[in-house]
Amino acid sequence: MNDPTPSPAASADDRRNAIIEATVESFGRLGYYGTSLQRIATEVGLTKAGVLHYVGSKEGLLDLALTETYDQQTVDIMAAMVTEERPLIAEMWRKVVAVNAARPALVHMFSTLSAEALDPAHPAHDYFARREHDTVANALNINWRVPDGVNVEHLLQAGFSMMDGLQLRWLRSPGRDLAAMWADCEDALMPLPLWEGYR
Amino acid sequence: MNDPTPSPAASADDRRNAIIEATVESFGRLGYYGTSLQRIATEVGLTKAGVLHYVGSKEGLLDLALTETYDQQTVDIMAAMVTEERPLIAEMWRKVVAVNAARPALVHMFSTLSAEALDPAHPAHDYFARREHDTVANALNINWRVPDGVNVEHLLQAGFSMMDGLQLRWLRSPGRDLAAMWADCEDALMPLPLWEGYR
DNA sequence: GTCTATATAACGATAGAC
DNA sequence: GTCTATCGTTATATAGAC
Repeated sequence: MNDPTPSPAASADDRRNAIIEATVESFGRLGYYGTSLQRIATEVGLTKAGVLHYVGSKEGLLDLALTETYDQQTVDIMAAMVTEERPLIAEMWRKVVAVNAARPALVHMFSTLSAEALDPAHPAHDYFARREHDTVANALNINWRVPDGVNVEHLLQAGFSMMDGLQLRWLRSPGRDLAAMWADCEDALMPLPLWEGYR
Repeated sequence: MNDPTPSPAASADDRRNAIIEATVESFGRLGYYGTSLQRIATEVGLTKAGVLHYVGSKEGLLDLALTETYDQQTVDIMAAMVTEERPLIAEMWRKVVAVNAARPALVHMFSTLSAEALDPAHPAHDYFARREHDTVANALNINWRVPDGVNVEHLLQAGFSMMDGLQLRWLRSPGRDLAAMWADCEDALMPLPLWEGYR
């Protein structure tokens, strides 16, 4: 009530969301280096200066896309597993797959930036290094139910690696179902009858 | 003898090799979009125009690095397996790992371009799409020795995906041994005693 | 909050001298 | 085979008007 400024064309929140959406798509398709402020600006109907008003600098786009967007949607999965008594690794992975299958643009961005950020000089290098470490470390704190003789750490490393590689294949094959592709991987990684009752 | 042109600073072949080396490193660290002709030129001691004399255009750098360099070193592995009577999948993968462990710069380039080229508009998109398909298709033509009940196609998809993801982790962890990391993955993907005698 | 205008630099590519 | 010079375009970022 009694807003001192005249109504803008869109609310600041809408602008931010539009910038995020355009950024996620552009980072996925062109990477950080391949993305220009002009591209984002054109996409959301602003000028470069207009976009910079929201994000400060090009690196601000990274923060917006990774910390503020990708991370927020991902934390919950592992949090849900902690509450279970003796959870199944296969079930966690199926949950991850279900979440990612519904957000291809974010997975695309993650995959592209993840490779680009192998370079220690990349502005997102530390983010991805820390994230990779935390993913396995967090999973190792859970008392998974697995068949006798299974090395949980090796299994987690193998499974998460497989998922990263599979997502690349998924993004390259238009129309394919990530969950179905992962089901085949699960069959290979956790073969029956050894994993009967454990997946 | 009686060379009509004055001796250049380096032979044309040396120039080409230097350009290839600089290109592979730059594509790996910065991707195709992040790489500039000026960067390559500086690295090999030429001007932009000098580099263009060798490669024609920026896309020529891609050809040089992928078709002419990466591919040449990779074909032999599968060719060696075809000669065997009933080869082991695990042995093929160990050979791939041994080759890749010795060429981190090429693996880095492959990983970065592979993600960047998910975009259908990327100049290397078709190369990677075809390559991914051919890798599995070629492997499926071989009469592998596997335990009863193993689905070879699922296993190959799972294993190659795992290798792609593992290589990203390897490139992010300075000093780690790819072969050792893969050995852990093999334990998870081909667990004993089921795979006793088959790996 | 969004714009225009500008600064400064880099981009890929070509023409043409040597 | 390698250079200089240049074209036309684009890049990130800032200043300041409105």
